[in-house]
Amino acid sequence: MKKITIGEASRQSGVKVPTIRYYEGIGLLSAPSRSEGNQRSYEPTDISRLVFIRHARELGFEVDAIRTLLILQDDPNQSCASADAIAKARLIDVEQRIRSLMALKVELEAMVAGCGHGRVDQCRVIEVLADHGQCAHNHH
Amino acid sequence: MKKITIGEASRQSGVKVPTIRYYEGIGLLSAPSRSEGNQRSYEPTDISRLVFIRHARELGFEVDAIRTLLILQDDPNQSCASADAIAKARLIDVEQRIRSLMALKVELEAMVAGCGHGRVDQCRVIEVLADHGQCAHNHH
DNA sequence: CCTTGCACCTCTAGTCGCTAGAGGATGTAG
DNA sequence: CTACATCCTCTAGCGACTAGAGGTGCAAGG
Repeated sequence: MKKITIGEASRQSGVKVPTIRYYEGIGLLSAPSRSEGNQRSYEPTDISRLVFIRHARELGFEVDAIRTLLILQDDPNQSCASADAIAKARLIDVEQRIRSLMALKVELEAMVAGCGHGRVDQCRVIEVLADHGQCAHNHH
Repeated sequence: MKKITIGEASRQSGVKVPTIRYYEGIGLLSAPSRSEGNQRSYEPTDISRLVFIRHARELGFEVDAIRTLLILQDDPNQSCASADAIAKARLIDVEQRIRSLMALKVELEAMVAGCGHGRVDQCRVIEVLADHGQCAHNHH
């Protein structure tokens, strides 16, 4: 059981060093034991936890949601209904975001396509921003 | 030329009152004249500017980008190449975001579909988070 | 043994784009 | 004249980090 430094934990988990300390500060990760010289010393389980957190963050889960998911993970007898609900909520959020971004894409494409590369007073980019009524996809 | 209060400006532009003050503070909007009792008094051009800013924010442009766009708008003789570049950069960003969100959607759908609504130790939501190698769409 | 130099420590402040609240002044309608 | 809405300034908070200052620990080379 060799000690894992925070730098090593960072390399193994893909979570940056200051972020690991930040997660400890907000209580997402429990405080590890310390070396004689007061340096953090992690266990393999801490690495798994960090990987778990990183994946969840990559999937856009908020820290509060991750906190709940971690509690669930620690108690395997519990019903996974909460985990399911969190994931479903996240899915709905992602779908909503995709829809708005698609709408934005349409507007931006129209703006860029309409730009004749001339002077600003003929520029559709500026024009559309000044008067939303001229938008391709008027969503107000 | 009746005076426009900040509340009226807010109603007409769709930008919240504290946000208008905030925009003034960061120099997006020039400080308006004041009434005898030190209350802000806006001109119709200020409303147009606020509308411009709101549309740009709705399209996800950052404040710095909007600052540039506003400078361009104020000088109609300039080439619109910068405006075009800003809009194009934004379009590329939006397209990138859509791509990542679609990938997330696939993963989340797999997680949710795999959840048998049993106990946590059989829950795919938790499982996938703990071991990214099991992801439907492994993007590491 | 000693120095070099990197990795570690704590703490504070900054990022972005607002939003909320305190505590007080002004303006308007009845 | 009194309510009451709206306005003012100022500071602090949000989420999820990131950056930097100023100091300590530790392993390897000379």
